[in-house]
Amino acid sequence: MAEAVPRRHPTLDEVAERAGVSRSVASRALNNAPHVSRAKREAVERAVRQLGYVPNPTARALATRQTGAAALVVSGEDPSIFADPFFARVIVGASAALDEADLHLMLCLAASDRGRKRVEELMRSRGADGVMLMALREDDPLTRMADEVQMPVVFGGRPVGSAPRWYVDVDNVGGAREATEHLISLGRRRVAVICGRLDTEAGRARYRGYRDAMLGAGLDPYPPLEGDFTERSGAAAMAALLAGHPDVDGVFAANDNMAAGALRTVRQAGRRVPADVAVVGFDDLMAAQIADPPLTTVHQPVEALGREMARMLVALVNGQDPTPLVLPTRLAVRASA
Amino acid sequence: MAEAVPRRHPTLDEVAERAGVSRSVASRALNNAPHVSRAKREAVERAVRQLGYVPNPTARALATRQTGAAALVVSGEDPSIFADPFFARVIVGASAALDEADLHLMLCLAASDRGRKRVEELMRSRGADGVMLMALREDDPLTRMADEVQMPVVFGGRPVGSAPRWYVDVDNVGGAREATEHLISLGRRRVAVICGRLDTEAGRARYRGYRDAMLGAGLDPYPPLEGDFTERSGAAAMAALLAGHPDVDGVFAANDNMAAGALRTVRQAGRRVPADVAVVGFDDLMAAQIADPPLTTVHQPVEALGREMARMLVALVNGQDPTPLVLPTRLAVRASA
DNA sequence: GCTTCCAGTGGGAGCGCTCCCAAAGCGCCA
DNA sequence: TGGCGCTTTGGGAGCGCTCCCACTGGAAGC
Repeated sequence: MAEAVPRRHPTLDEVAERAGVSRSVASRALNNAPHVSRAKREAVERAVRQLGYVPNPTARALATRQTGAAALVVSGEDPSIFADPFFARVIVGASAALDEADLHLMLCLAASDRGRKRVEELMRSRGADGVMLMALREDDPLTRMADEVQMPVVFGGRPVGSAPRWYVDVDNVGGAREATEHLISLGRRRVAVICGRLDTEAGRARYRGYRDAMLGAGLDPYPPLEGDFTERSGAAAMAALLAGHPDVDGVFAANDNMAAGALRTVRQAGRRVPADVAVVGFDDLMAAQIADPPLTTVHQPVEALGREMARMLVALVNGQDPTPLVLPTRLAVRASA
Repeated sequence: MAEAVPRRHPTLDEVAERAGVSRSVASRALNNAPHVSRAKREAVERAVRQLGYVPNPTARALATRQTGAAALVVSGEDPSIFADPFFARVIVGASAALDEADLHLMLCLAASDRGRKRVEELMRSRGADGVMLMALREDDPLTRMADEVQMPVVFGGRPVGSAPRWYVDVDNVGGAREATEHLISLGRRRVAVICGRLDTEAGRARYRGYRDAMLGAGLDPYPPLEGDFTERSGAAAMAALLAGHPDVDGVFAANDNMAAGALRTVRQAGRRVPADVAVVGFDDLMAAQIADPPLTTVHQPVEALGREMARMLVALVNGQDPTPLVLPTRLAVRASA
């Protein structure tokens, strides 16, 4: 028997009528709730199939006060920050975890004023069951918003200067320290650093790790030379470095993009990597592998970061109280150092 | 006067009561609808402010039958396809356009069976106002689903073998042709091709463009050597190429990732780019710029693609009937060819 | 002065679902 | 045979909003 092609979506009432039961029973059958006889459950299932019924998520959301969606908010003053493949990997992880919990993923790039405003509205109106916040900068308005709001919020990476109740982070300090120690263990003594933005906690923490390692080895840390995590800024920083400190023999860059930029500059200056200048990056994304030479870098578990953020949010939505998480990093040694 | 900190969200009824008007008037005032006196409009605005009222989007959605969200679905048999920075850029564009229309972006990675099933449910249940579909493969179940469903659907890139009613694509054939002609104009005569997946229309179209150019120049096109758009597959294909056709002097790769892989293999084989083998890619993403040497590649307007898809979807949602769009590509000449 | 018109207003019926609760049915034991 | 406790059932009241419509009163037109 061919299924009808309904112009309008059938409602639960129509299913109930067709199955010869009340709406309540139909609802219970649909949700696998108890107190439904086998016969009626099957009748409902049949009616659902014949009518091609699909429950209306909006109506369900209104009744249950649960939207069935979680938002991932990427802050930043410029939407292009999102072009960093880092976020795509986070999303892959988060999406998988949300799938398991049957939550949809809403993606908010809070880059423009308008975007930020829409995020605020989303949070205040409970347009989602919870929010994951990423890439917050110092004094980011979203930080304040987050704890004014009556909604589960998980931070991806800690915001500058404060540890929120729930977050997932990676061991930025430890990773940066290990990277720098690796350079030192290679016999490098004039190891400079190309920092990420110092108005982000990741940028600061990675500088601290570098500094710790240098001081620990009895070496003088270089002052922070700040980039903005882009390839260009890495290239520019490296140029400044070569100009100011021509004798530099090692560089730790706070991410792969900047390391790739540094590589480019070093090459253009006619110096060899790693013979003259050894370079270590941070992230271990695709850029590290296609760089020439392939980049020694701090591997961080990016998909796991996304996955754990989502899982933490799901736990929160279910009324649990998970504990913050700091994921380990490890050094991936390749040719550049 | 301090604003109250409401435990529960205030409703429109409470706003109306506080403002001394009916719910209808409050609703009209809120939506800037006519038939509200200046005095009452202001009273409502005051009450909104005092109560910190934010309308409940779910209730609104139920009443208006509009969810206020658009979904971007990325198909594929493996979630890691999404790690391609291409999609991030599409999202940046789409997000901006959706922001303008006050639509939220739902992101669905339809990689697992579960994911596909959830997408189907989303489409059948009108869980979004419309859908943008990307990265469809041959016989992708989503293609069929798309036209069974009573919902605006915009395709990003055409599906294999059929031109849907509404799509935004880039000129894959033209771009590939131009890339190949560039290699030929450089005096290369043994120009091979590393195809993308031939079960995608982009993969096929780019091969067609290559083939057209070769035939047009009176040269023998190489048979399609298929990769899967990843760096690794590009490297492997290049290795096979060097083994089978050691005299190859030009390569067109159907995207930058594969071109970067090819570069790596050529380098490892001790040949020089572009002196021995000239390489052209497709996409013009970050990878093209950090490659060594920087990659000559076909620039495609990726953010525009996302933006136009979103705009087309918005038009559709608003009851208009936009026309399909094919965006131009252009060759970005760098050092690799 | 009367009708006509229309901006302004509020009541009420949805939108499609969940869930509480009262009522009914049905063994089963005393 | 009555009563107890269980599962099963369906009615109905929400969830918070939009929007139709009937109603009011004052300005405009004749």
